[in-house]
Amino acid sequence: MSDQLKLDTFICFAVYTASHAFNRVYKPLLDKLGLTYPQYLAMVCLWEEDSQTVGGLGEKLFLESSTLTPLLKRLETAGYIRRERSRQDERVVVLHLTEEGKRLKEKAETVPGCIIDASGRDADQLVRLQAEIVALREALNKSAS
Amino acid sequence: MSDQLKLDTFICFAVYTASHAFNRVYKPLLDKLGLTYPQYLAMVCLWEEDSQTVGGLGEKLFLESSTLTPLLKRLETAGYIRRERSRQDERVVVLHLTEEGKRLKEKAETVPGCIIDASGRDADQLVRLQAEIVALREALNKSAS
DNA sequence: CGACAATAAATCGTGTGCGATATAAAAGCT
DNA sequence: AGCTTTTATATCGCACACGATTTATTGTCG
Repeated sequence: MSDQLKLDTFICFAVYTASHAFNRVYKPLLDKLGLTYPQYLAMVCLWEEDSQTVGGLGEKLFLESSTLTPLLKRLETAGYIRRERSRQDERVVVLHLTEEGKRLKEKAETVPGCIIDASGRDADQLVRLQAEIVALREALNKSAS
Repeated sequence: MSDQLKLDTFICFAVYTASHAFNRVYKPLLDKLGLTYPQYLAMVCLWEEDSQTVGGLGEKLFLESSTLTPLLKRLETAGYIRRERSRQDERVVVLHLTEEGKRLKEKAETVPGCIIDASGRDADQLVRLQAEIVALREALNKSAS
């Protein structure tokens, strides 16, 4: 059916544009921290658990090393992390938060609240919607693998 | 609360990764058409209504001219569209589907079905979820403007 | 032990995305 | 008409994002 090719009915398009919309809301908040959105995600990941590997971060963020390596180099240049080859396995690069990187967490604490406010939804709605989108993501990833 | 900074609870992260997941499912399908995902969106837009302007397309796709201009030039090089300055207003560029661009629609008809299959969800669920995500997008865009 | 496969990052090329700026045309104003 | 402002695209610089490939190291198997 030709009717299938309607942009406004594509859930993928909704997700694609929502992702951009989130970015626009995050931008002014993250500018104050000197981070881009993907950099912020990497920092959140390290705040949760310091000294992760590039590969470990990639699995959690669903990103390739070809994306992460340059991004992490920028975070290192910014002074937020250190990148060190593992002694046990020289192939692996371990990421450590610097003191400045740890301090940045305090300044980032207010960000999630701003995003929730901008979403115009209450916590329950967001939790439910988030779970549905994660389930969708899992189905897509399974299908693509 | 420090507990706020948990990656797995971020709806933005769910949306961000779901968007990438969609891209991975689309890639092999769109490779056959010689299109990237954003190029595909632009073509869908023109299949719905031919002879739109760059600005009009940008409003529908939520993209800037700095993104669209190079993308549309690639579609022109590929032979799917023509870009022509309007006679009435020389500032405006009008986009016309070529015959090849129109023919491509037939080959694209099967794509949405494949995506729905990959999502592992029935039509009703997708319609509902799509509406929720669009509402979220609108709230975010309103907040950012 | 040594060739070979597997693994982890990094590199490279292409294509988005966007903010800031530039360019050119149209519209508005005196 | 002449000058200013607005509007529509285009250009530029930077930062993703990924597939394909490369490099270096580790693991494996005869």
